[in-house]
Amino acid sequence: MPELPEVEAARRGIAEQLAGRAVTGLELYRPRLIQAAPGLDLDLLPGHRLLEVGRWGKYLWLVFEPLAAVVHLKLTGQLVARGGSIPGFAAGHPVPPYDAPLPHKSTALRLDFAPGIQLYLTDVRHFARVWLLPVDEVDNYVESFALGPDLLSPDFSFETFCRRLERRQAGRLKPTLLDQSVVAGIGNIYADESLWQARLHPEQVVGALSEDDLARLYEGIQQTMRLAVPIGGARILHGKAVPPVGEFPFVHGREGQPCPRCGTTIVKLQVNGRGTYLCPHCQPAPVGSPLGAGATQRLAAGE
DNA sequence: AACTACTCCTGGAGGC
DNA sequence: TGCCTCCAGGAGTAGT
Repeated sequence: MPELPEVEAARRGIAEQLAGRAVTGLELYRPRLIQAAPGLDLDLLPGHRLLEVGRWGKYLWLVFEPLAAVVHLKLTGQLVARGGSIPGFAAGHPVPPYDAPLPHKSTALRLDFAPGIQLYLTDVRHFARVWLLPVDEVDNYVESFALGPDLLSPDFSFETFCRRLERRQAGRLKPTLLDQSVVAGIGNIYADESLWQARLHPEQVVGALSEDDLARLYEGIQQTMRLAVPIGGARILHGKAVPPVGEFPFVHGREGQPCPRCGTTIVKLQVNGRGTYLCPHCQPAPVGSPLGAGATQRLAAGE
């Protein structure tokens, strides 16, 4: 599902291939996609250029001359551009396949750009949203989500990260990483990957982390982003990586497979209702945890 | 403050 | 083949 690396892939594709081009037409297949401020409408776009594209965490915004569109792909949103003389790009959820004929039955919006280019927003579960706003209200609108620092921003320093975690001493690690007001951009896949990199258990209590744990966690997040962003993110469908499968992701969606680091069988459990994958050897249950030693394995075995 | 449950949705998987 | 149920989850909200 689209998390920071997937949304960043979309931002780069739009910035490199669509910015500066004029909108020539559009088709809105699913009106509920759009939430417009009073007086604004998609039909204002044709004839105007895309001036700028921005991103903070999983939010993406496109600034046109008459208005701005803030996009959230949620679980299954996908952005694909093709046509004209551009190389094209595809980012987000891997269903329908990136090379499928478009529009797909779940395509919600098509924007046409000169010359002969189409940008499709497709979303099989209909959770994605596009907000239409006056251009000068975008900053305030994005700030209203109270997002933590973006993982790719210089603002995401080790010091800032520790300060953000200080407010969440009693929380468990994975729900804390998924909270976008702590840091912006981590979702279920990259939380699992970052914790595996850091060798930390997802149910570890934040306040119990040592300085060394915190340093490994920060580095684990950075390392996960360094791996995922250049390839446009992991393609996960129904908890399984969509081929072609490389090394990445290392644990998410790999229940029953050997840990790439130590060979121990990767297990799946539920943390705050989220499917969570980990290596029980690299990421032992926290000492003094009410779960106790071996609880992860017992849970995974359904005992 | 932290967690759970529910809502929004569809389609794939598995059971029978 | 064809029903049926379960499950996946980002984020907002309400309740505990």
